[in-house]
Amino acid sequence: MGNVSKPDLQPFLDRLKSRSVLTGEEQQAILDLPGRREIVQANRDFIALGDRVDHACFILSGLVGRFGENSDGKRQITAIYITGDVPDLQSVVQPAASSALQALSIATILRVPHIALRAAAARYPALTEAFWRDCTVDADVLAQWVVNVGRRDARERVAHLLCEMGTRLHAGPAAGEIVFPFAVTQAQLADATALTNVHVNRTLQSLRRAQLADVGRQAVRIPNWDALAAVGEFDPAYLQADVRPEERLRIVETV
Amino acid sequence: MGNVSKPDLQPFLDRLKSRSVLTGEEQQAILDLPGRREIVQANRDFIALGDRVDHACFILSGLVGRFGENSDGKRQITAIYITGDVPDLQSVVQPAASSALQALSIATILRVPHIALRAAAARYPALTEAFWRDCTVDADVLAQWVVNVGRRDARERVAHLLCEMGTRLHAGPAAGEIVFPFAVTQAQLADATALTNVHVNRTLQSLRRAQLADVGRQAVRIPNWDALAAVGEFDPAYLQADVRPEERLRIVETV
DNA sequence: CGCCTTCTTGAAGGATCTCAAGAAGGGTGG
DNA sequence: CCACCCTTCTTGAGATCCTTCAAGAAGGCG
Repeated sequence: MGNVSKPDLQPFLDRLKSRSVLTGEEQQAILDLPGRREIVQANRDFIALGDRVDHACFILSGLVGRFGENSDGKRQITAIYITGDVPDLQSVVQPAASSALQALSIATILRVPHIALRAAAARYPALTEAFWRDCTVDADVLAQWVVNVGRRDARERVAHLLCEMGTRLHAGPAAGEIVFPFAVTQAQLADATALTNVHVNRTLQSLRRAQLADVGRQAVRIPNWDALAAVGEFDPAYLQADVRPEERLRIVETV
Repeated sequence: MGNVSKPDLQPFLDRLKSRSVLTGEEQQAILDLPGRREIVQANRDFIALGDRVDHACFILSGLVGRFGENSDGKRQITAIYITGDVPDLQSVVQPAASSALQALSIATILRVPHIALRAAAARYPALTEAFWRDCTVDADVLAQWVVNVGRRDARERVAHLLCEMGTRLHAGPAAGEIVFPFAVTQAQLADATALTNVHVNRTLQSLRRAQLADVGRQAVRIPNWDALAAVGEFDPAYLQADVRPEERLRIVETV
């Protein structure tokens, strides 16, 4: 424990600050969180379904998927997490893992003990609030995924997912030509969109031919953002990615 | 404001207490929350997408759906809420409504000002914690819905939904023959399972013929719970409906 | 260079949708 | 209490999107 260099937690702090107002002291409390760093190979679970955990996993690099599964063994990715995300922040108040977490590509995580998170949250109520707020964004994304998987066809689904990841990785709304790193296999895209890998392959070809998106092995190129967003019916509002400074919230001490 | 009789908030308090430990004072703070009661007719929105709200809606009776929509106008229900639920509790920390809320059957709601909720949460950190914890259960349910809609066929999907609602309305795991009130139309079931009303109809007939579930206009009868749960691959763990007393959490002052 | 993963392509099958129309049910006013 | 209307349920037939199965090509890594 404790073998952390401070910059590790900066992306997470930035994420918090994009939606919540935090004092210098509170920010420092985040940066001072202890943790154990760990490298996870692609396709390896680092949290199993039902685990009773005593720490939360901060993603320092790489991509992580939250997995559900039906009894046929068909896997479903219910969320994709990137650098700065904490896929199981909710475990602070609910330690029984409700889904498995798996690295989609090689990833670095930081396991931060609940006890440290709780101490920080107890000392600074604004942190509790900020943690809770971040969890609600996660829930909003999940609700969007239900719509995506439930009410859109293959082309729209893939387009929507690409737009979501593009926006999140790009940190803010986009326009024109966009290129962003996104190292997932077509099989993983299939798990995320509830399609088969075969159909994802055909869908990606169709998007490529239509000059809408070129999904490579390591990165995605989107020649015309607006066109792809139109196909995917993508409206970035639910991501709360770019809350204007004057709209960032702080409830504690404003009552 | 304030025209509330206390018993209104008891179901919500019971829900909180099933997962969190609260002192007498904290419980009283919940029961003392002010609010404006309102009756909502079936199929009426009472929160619109994007609304900036200054209150949260407590469900006193009836069924409420959280709706998403694609641009074809195809609606998708992303969550169903029952008595004692607060579909937009997260609005306390994130006031921009991320989904529309609509009554599925005639419902009574209580609009409780954020300012009162924030005051209670600021005074009693254990309440913040309990609110946050309740929101995480919502997120777990959403993740299950992604799996349901994405990786199960029509029969399994409907079976899973019926089991979920049966468990929640019945307050705890079930066995043997179960009957519970559940006043939804087949079109609403279709919106929740991402099927068409026509196919829901055929699926319900098939479940009825197989003696698995009899879905009526006002209630559902499940002759053999275990059989239906097997079809729907239903595992109630994610609902956190029956956390054993010794596992209920209280973080504040335990650090 | 060789192996293993990932991508690609084809053909056939199936679950679900769409469209259309009629039957049943529940509520309301005369 | 009946007649009427509107919603909901039911049924049929054809269309379609996506899956399944299978096999070969391409790509990355030791």
